[in-house]
Amino acid sequence: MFPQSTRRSLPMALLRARESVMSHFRPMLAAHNVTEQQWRVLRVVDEEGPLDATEVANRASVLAPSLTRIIKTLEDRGFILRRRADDDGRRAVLSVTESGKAFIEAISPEQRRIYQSLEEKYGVERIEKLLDLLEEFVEE
Amino acid sequence: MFPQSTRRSLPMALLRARESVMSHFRPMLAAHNVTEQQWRVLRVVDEEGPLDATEVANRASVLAPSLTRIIKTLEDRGFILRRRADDDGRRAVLSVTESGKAFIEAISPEQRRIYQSLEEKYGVERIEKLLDLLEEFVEE
DNA sequence: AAAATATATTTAACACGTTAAACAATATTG
DNA sequence: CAATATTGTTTAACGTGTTAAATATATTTT
Repeated sequence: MFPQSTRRSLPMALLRARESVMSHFRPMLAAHNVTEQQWRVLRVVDEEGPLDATEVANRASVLAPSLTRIIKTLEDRGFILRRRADDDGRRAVLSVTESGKAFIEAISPEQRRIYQSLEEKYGVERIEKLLDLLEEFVEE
Repeated sequence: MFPQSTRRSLPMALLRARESVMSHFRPMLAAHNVTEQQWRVLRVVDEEGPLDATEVANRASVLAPSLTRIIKTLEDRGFILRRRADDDGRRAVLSVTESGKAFIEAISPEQRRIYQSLEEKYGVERIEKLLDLLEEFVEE
């Protein structure tokens, strides 16, 4: 019977938790001069590429217009290569350059350390439980 | 030993879950011509106001520069009143106008309906469990 | 094969996120 | 009390989120 309060709402809680988690990673990203989204896109293309832009957008949870801009900066920085698909002139196929791979290699250890400190702080099982629960709230 | 994959990372999972949840509310917000953040700020000021800008920013999980802009548009729309604190000329004290309250009243029923449909979809206990778990990941 | 439709990407416009710096008012220190 | 430091808010600059529209290429229909 009560209006949905801001105190205990799913959108707010998810926002705050994400903020809290990301605060641990932000200094590292800033130190290497990449945004959170650029780093996400770069890793997705590295782990699963070469991929179409659309696929990358989906897997990195970034909208198409944002991806266009992000790719532009990653291309300028020499981390990503964009070419046209042979069989379909609409598609842009993205892959990580050697330089991009080196960049990822340089950052990954720090990232692992941060993630491990989170695991120590919150407990691996609790993180796993949260990940499982969160997945159930995502419609595919 | 493995690099933290994008497939099962806390930041990504939180992002996706939030996206998924918000997608249910977006059409309603668009129909009433408010952004998610404007709606959040308006409700916080209504529920807990009058409040300082800093307090509102904290409770609505919005950064100060964003709040400045948001307040400006809510003020222009006649939903929020901004005055200077008597005892401290730096502080801006925010409150909801009658028109703002009427706006909230007009939307709240829809919002409740949407939240209820989420409860039916995901189950109240599961949502409560998620809220509890998320709270543990927020450092105060 | 031309026309209509659909798909992939980009552009545009506006709001917010983020960091740093400016500004204004208050509080503290010498 | 004047100088300095601190605090609350705003401005600036740039990147991303979001929706709608534009563009280019493929596919389907007639």
